Amino acid sequence: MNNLKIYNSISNKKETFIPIDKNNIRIYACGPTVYNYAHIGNARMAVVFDTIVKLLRYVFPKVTYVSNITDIDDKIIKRSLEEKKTCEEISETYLRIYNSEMKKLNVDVPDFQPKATEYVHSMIEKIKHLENQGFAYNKDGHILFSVSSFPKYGMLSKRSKEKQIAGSRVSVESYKINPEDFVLWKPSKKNEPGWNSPWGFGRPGWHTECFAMASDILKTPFDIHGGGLDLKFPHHDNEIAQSCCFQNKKDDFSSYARYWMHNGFVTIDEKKMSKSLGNIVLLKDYLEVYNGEVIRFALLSAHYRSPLVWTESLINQSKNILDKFYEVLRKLEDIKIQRYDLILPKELEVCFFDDLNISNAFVYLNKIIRNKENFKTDKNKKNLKKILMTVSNILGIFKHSPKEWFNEKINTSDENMKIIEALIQKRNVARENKNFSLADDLRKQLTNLGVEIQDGPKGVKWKWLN
RNA sequence: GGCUCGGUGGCAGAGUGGUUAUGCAGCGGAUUGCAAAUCCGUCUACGGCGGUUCGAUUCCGUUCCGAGCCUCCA
Repeated sequence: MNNLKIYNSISNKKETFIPIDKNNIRIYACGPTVYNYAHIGNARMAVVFDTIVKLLRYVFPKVTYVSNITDIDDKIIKRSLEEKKTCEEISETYLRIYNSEMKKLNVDVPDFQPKATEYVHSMIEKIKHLENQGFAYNKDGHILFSVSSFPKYGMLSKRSKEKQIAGSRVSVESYKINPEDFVLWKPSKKNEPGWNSPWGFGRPGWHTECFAMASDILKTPFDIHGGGLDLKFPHHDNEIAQSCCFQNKKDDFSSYARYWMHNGFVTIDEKKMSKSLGNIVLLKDYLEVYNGEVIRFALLSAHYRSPLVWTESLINQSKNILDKFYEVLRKLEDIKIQRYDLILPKELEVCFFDDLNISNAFVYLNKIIRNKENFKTDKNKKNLKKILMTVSNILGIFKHSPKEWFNEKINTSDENMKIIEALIQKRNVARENKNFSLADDLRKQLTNLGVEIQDGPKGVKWKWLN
């Protein structure tokens, strides 16, 4: 029996995680709309849920992770008109980019990565059922979910309909009976993509796709549903409403998902990164300069539910910390580890199992890498490496060899690498001949190339300067 | 207006009713041909005001400040 505790957004409390089927944990997280390069916020969501899944895989024999791709949406249509390309071309392009960027962040491809367009038929069936049961109505070709048919509406975000100012920041569409009603199906214009349906040529509303795909692939109820905090309302409340009504379990909101997890925002200058503020930063700009693992670690440096302030200094700090651990791994390079060796000491499990308290895990890790005893015998070294490699599997870090890590050419050419090697060689000769002024001069040249030299008892090592 | 969530040392970030994590950066020392790396040591903190308590950063109240949601958004 495990002691995994996760924070459930539905109760606003940490709860012991009790799986529905301990032989197969089922988790769904809302993925991106692919109409542009991924921003840091998209990356945080992907990294956070990838880490949660990795932790679940450490605890349970099987985990099924679904994260969708929204590939039909007004934003994609807009983009396709701007770029004079089809929606499919747009979404395919940015999906490919997204997945290759996620790979650099050591984010595994989910077990299922369904696209909305592949599930339109299922969505139509589900909408039809909702309409037949009286949970949805047709107004001017729009099929709307009738919020008043689901008394528990808003129970996830805990907002009562009466006290909300409906449309406080946006005008309410005239075709809505109740301002909170949301679109399940909307008509498409001639030049817009669409599908034939009982209500004419049109396309699904966004809130239906996740409900349909999660239900079809994972079956309800499933264990965990996640996404960014901004999806809590209305997106996730809308999913719950659809699923509960669809299953005719209006009183049992856990008939859809048992645990809800939400990651916090990335903030820039104390403000949420958002399109309207124009303070979006794109992941690709950082991947050009930093190893993806540095970005991943920076994204994990705050607890997943807290806001994360995105700054250069956070990234540099992350790099320094990873450097330190790679120095340790360099000392353990000769130690071989088997898959079955991968297990954590209790003290570390407690940290990870406490709603992913990575900070506390690092208290322990820092302690054991400082303890000289752990480097004295091969047995101790093996034990240490075992722990680090298990952490590697859970957090998706320490995935490189130390040599790759320190000497990887991110922004340099092969010729440059040859020049560096040659200069180091020349300096070694100079040092052997006690020609220290020449050696120092050569080191200065290397410094100018961004290379830091480390003379050790076993020869010279080098790494890139920050 | 309603509903959430926060305010911890230069920075990041846990946690706890009393021995004030941890890391990064800084500083001092050891070491080194000189360095770097490493090792050892080290300074700053819990928004304000009340209350409960022998004792509160931790509990309660209040206040100020900040962020988010109530619109598409990870």
